[in-house]
Amino acid sequence: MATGRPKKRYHHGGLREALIEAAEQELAEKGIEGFTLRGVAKRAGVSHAAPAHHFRDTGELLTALAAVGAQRFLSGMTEREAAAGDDPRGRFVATGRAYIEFALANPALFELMFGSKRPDFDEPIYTTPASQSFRVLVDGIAALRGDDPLTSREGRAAVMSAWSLVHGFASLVIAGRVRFIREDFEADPTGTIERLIAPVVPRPEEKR
Amino acid sequence: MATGRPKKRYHHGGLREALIEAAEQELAEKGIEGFTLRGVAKRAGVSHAAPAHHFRDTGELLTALAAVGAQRFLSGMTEREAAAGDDPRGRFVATGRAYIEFALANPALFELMFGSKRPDFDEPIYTTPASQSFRVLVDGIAALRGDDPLTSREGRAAVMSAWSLVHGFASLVIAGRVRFIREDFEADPTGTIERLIAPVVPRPEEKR
DNA sequence: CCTGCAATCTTGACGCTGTCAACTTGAATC
DNA sequence: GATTCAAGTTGACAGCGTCAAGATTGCAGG
Repeated sequence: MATGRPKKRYHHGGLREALIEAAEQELAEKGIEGFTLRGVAKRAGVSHAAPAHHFRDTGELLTALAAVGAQRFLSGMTEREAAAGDDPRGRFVATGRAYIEFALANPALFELMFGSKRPDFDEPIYTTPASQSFRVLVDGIAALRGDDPLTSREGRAAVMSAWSLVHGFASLVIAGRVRFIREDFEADPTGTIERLIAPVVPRPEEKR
Repeated sequence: MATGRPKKRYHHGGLREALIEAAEQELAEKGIEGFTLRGVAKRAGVSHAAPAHHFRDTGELLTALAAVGAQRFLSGMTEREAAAGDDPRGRFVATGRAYIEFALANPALFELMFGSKRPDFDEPIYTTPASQSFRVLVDGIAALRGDDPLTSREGRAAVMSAWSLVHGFASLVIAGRVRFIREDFEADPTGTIERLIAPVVPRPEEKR
């Protein structure tokens, strides 16, 4: 019989990535408030102090995890936007829908990215994809308005209204505070999102 | 000199209330992620195990604290609404503003009430004021629409749009993710809120 | 008054947590 | 082949929530 499977190597090989994966599982199962570094180490099959050789402390691991989430978040929005065609309104609605669907598909990760203070959100690995996501939002509004929204109070308020709407919806649904709309959403996700965000992106015939 | 100040009584007297007060301080200073039961006990000047005689565990103390927050939240909205006069739109905007101002004035408490899983949100002490707040929202929309919004998908979406908008705004500002709008807000809170929520409560002349 | 009891608070212990220090392993470089 | 150093291990520490047992006190019934 040849070499047994490489189960008990002393050196892991790709422990850093394995820890991030394990951390995502731990976060998804326990939530941010039940998240434990020792639990992550156990999932990765490694001793409790091993993570210290790859992450200074728990916050640094959570920063890396938040960055992974931000990257996935950005990808989801840009892919949906590209698939939506040329109509500015259709593209914008698609990104809003991607925002909500990411949040509902990755609730704990979403919480980590927007509701926790443990990661360091000033780290470039996080700020880079996060800023790009913000750019997607601003550009979408710009295409609808025909100007740079950040240069006027009205424009900034328009950006903020749209962002607040999808973000608030995602947060409230995740928090489990709005069962009445969750039913509508599961029965008809597209229509529900359309009705939800209609106030901030009026249909063409309703404009003016 | 008469009795020295009653500093070292063995029995506290009103420890339960004192613990809730201390818990609010602890929460405000450390945030939900740094909140510690032993820290609360220390603030109240009692031993680390004293709280157990008034709250089964930390979650029960946090439930009581969330209930206090929900009550204060409700009071702020109803007071503002009453002070706003008779115009349905003015009343509704006032409640929205009260929502946002409560969140910004009590960020950690707001996080506890909407972003944490540690309190038991099914406890009547919490659900009672929370349901009343929801009622304020629904009644406000009803006055604007002239029907019961909960009976139609469009109505429910309208409720959800308004709630999501103010909730998302508060969450994002608290999370520190939108410095650009915070400046606008501090320079002109009323106008900023007006512009923000304008999409969901159009001015009369813009209606129809 | 005073006696006993139950409520309230303290002390001490347990297992779990994150982090640090010291040691071991093994792979790559000279 | 010896050495070195990154990547693992074990063990320790203080702080955490919670439980059990003992100390103190207010109070009700004699």
